[in-house]
Amino acid sequence: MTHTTHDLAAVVHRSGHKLTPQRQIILDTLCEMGGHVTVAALYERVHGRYPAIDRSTVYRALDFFGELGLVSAATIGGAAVYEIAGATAAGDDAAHHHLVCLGCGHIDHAPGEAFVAFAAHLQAAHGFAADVSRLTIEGLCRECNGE
Amino acid sequence: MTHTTHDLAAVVHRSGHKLTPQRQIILDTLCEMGGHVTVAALYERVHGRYPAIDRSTVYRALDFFGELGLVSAATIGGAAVYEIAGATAAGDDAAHHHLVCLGCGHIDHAPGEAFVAFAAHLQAAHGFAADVSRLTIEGLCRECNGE
DNA sequence: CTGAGTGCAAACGCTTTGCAGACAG
DNA sequence: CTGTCTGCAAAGCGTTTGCACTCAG
Repeated sequence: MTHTTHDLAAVVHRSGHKLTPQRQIILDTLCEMGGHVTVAALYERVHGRYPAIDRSTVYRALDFFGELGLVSAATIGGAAVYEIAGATAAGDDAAHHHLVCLGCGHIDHAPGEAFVAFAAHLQAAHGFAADVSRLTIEGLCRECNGE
Repeated sequence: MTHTTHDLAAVVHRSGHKLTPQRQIILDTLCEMGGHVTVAALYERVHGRYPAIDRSTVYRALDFFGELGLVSAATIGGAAVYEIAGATAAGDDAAHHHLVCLGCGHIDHAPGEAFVAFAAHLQAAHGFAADVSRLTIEGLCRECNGE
């Protein structure tokens, strides 16, 4: 599990903020939906179960968790997408490359390797220190490319 | 020069559309501002000289030129950015990689090379056919990284 | 002439904000 | 208790759209 209700309270409190049921619900839902969720989708789900929770609360919560480093945001194709930070299998928040399929729309993560070499090349050729950790690449996934 | 008034008329007419002064002005302005212009910036400039030209006209013109392949759009950091297609020195519309500096905000182009190898790697490792031609990479440029 | 293109103004979707009340600590 | 957080409603932002009029062809 990415978070237990336990650590969560600790982390939130340590930051001098409060842990409200809304925040728990929002984080839990995001967690259970699996990475790469639209605000719209997340809100729909949250609001479906707890109609009292407002859209603005979702935005504020995502923002809040973002600052705590529990949730990371990405802009893909003009749409804001959120995911639990460290959803990349390994616990380290190192690699975070998004492979966005233009065909089916699915988003995958890719491990570092090639990216590092790639970044090194850019560094050498352009003196450009690429922030490879938040790279989004569009293309076609194996399935969509195959047929 | 990327376009002469002459070809422009030809290209536009060939597509079965009309070449209006507004469109010329908008394209010229975009051209003269150099790549990577915000709609806001472009409109401001255009409207500064020709107050009668409306925002919606700018949007429509950009869209129109986009379909003609004369202008290309990119979404960088949530902001829509436009540029004259083929602004990459060479006339071919091949390489179109954006190196966005998180420090100074400037956007550079980078030639293909490394990207191709990189794409091949992704293909092999993930079966993911990366559309490397529209890749945007964030990082720090030589200047911002240096100091 | 005629339809593509324009300006205007209004609608749009997504996100943010101001405020009074609610509740975690 | 106190200050953070919530819900509500309204505003904001960049973009799109419907309309009657205009003008390039």
